[in-house]
Amino acid sequence: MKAADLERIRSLQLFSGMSEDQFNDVTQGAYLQTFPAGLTLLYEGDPVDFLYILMDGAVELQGTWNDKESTLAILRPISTFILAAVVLEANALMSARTLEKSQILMIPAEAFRRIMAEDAAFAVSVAREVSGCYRGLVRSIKNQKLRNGTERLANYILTQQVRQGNPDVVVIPHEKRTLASLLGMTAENLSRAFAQLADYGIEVHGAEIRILRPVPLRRLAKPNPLLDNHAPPGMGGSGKAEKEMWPPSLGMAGRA
Amino acid sequence: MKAADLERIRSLQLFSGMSEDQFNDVTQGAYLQTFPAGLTLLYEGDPVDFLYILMDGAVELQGTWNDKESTLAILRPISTFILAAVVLEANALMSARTLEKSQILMIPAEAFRRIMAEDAAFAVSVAREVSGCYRGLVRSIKNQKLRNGTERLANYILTQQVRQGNPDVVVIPHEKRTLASLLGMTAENLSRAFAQLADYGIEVHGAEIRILRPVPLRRLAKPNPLLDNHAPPGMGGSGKAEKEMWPPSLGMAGRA
DNA sequence: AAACCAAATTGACATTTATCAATCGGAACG
DNA sequence: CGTTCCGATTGATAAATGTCAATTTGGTTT
Repeated sequence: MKAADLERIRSLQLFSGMSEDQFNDVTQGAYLQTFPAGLTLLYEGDPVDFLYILMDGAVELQGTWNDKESTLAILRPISTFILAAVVLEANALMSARTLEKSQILMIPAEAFRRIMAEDAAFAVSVAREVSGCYRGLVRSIKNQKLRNGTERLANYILTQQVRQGNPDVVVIPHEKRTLASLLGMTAENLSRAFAQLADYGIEVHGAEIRILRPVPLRRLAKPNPLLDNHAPPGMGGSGKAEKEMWPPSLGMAGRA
Repeated sequence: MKAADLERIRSLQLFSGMSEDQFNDVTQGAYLQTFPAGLTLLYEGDPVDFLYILMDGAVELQGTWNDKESTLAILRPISTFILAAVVLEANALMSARTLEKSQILMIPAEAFRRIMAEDAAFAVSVAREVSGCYRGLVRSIKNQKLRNGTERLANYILTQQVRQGNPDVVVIPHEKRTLASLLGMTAENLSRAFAQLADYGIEVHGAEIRILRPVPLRRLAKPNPLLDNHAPPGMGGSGKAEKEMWPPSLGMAGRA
């Protein structure tokens, strides 16, 4: 592996605390590999032999049951995935598929677990990383159970607005059907949800969402740090920005 | 704290691997406290000062948004809760409320984190524990997004059937409204879902669910280890029974 | 035993969401 | 430059789910 890549990996929260020797050890048998778009890296139910770290591109995590499938998360660099399965030496609960050509670091699960047991600092980092992922999922469930489709879409837009940095325009970085699945609705209903948001100052042209009037949108969406993660990627969350101040002017819902 | 209680705690997966000294250290400032039913121990958004371990009774984890609330999990002994928040020194994402009179062990978060950093074996145990919780949530989301209300109920019954050990009768151990919220539906629709299951050999009398014909029920429910955790409690999962054989006679859905 | 209360159930209805079919539109390709 | 294909959209309809109000039920209190 190239030195520059190693440097990039070393700077991740997950690896920053560990000793040099052990870092070399984990990355010893690691592959940095490039996959084409639309490739399924891992099927749910499969045994997991590697920890995956998305360095570039996009990966979808999805679940299947009874011929239906649902997108559980869309990952952007830099995100780990199937970490929990690696830690527990268990089978994958989600399939992982590239949405774009992606560069992915694969670390042998065996070595990963061994080093965890040797290096307390590293084990703590792993615990932290999984904890961040866990909290991402808690938010995800709350989002799913407490909001309706239009509300989920409105909050998705606000989240992307923050992450993409442009207050006026948000770009959907993949097919809308994928977004629909992520938001727990059909592609048809996503279209209708966008139509409803026209009343709240949203205009859609292709993949581009234009936010004309942020205030009514926020009033509808009622974003909340206990449901929305307006910071790094959801599932491989770097855990940062957890305790930042919330929306400039909106009081938090309910207590505390 | 009594020696018998310490013994019980020591035998938990989470604490079994650590050194004696450090075990004494963590449990030093720990309280074993009894709370009445219906008491909220912690509100979502609150800072978390303790790791909680439910030793006896029942605790509901729930989330709120916009005056709606939803039950995310119902815990039974022995389960840890809000572990991820403790690890990350973050605020709680869920409220925790006793459903019954409960005995709960409270371990100071500060000390917990300190010991984690000192004892690699313990840190690994924590990572494992959180990973188990994470996988519980993944199943929960898949259950929520891929199944309809009646299917979720049918699978709930099958899960309880396994956990309670009686193949003919399952007892709902709390109010039905709580179950409805856990399953992501209203109390009214839970009643209707039970009515629908009459066609599949289910009879309900109060809290008692009688399973007359298991076969049609299973055919409807299509239980699957990637969505259902037919073993220990969901959120404080001891991680056991993860790779057990699946339903005696039902092939697993789809691939692998 | 009567009265009372809250949870559970039932019915009628509204809303949301899914499904199916048809059409539109843009990108890729010959 | 037109054709083709696939995703997105739209409309019509069905199914699922939620809401509201009225009972019913079961347990507890008096």
